[in-house]
Amino acid sequence: MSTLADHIEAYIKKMLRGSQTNSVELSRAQLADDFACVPSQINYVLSTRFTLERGYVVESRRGGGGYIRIGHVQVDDGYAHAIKILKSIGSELDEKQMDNILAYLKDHHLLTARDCQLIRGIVQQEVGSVTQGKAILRASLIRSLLFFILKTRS
Amino acid sequence: MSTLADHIEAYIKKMLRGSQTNSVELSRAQLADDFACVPSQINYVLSTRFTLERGYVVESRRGGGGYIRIGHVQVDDGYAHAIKILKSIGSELDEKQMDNILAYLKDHHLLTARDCQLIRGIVQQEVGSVTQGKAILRASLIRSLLFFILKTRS
DNA sequence: AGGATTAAGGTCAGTATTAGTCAAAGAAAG
DNA sequence: CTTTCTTTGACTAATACTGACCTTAATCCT
Repeated sequence: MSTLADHIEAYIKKMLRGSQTNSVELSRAQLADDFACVPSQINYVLSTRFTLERGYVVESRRGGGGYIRIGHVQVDDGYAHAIKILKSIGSELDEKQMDNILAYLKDHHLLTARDCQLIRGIVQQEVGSVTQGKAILRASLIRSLLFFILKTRS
Repeated sequence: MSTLADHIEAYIKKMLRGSQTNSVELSRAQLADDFACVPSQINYVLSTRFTLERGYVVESRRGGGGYIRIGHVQVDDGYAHAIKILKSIGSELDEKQMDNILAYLKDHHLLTARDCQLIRGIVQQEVGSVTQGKAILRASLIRSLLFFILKTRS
């Protein structure tokens, strides 16, 4: 965690954890000022880290009294939802999609940081040893690994 | 006698030994500079010496604030033998071979009966959904699943 | 009421900063 | 002498950050 974007991400996640309602409202200009950066940096952080795919919902309004509201999607049964996500993986999966899934599961405490590390490493290694059908193999591996983990830990 | 790659390998391993967390983070450009070589030399060292097979997990990020993080996962002796078996899996694996491996690991109490059942089911499912390269996919899946299990339970 | 002003946030393209890939050249080993 | 391992560098890809310009909403002022 060393870039400005990482710090802003951590800050927002901390606020979210401290919130009863699983959502926080903030001022873009204020936050940018706190971190001594341009306001568009906040948009960068939001669009790269707080995406729907990772389980976040961002709303905003412009003009006087404008705001940015970030919500963390909480499902009743995180485990069941995770299985659903896995089932929705098609026959192919690119690296970005994989990372989003892992980030989602980590943020919802269904995987540890170490799990993610290992999974990424394993998949990277296996996918790297093949010249064709990388995305297909990745889909298969992620589906299998995550399914196994979720099944054995539930 | 010892090549540059060997020195870089030794240097990283020394850093790892000195780390509480069994992982180190470094800058590719910085390390290359320290050893007066091109940055891609670092990639060479990583890909030839810090492989998953040897118990290392390498993560990296490009761009501003980029890094390379190397983690070491130790395994105790009981598992080390299982890892050896995994290494012996070639690029292809038929059903019979798979069953033999699973049976062996179950007999030696490295996997539970449920693990085996689950793994078998998952592999069958994935392999069944593909028309070509079944044996290749099976090898990849078994290697990955077993590797993950062994690494996380040791 | 309605235009002018003020106060937000959004977009996008450009620049900077890393790391990855690949193939060819060179060195070492068998 | 052949094969395998090492080293290099040109090209590629990903990520972070900035600033100029745009859009939307509330409020003020006649």
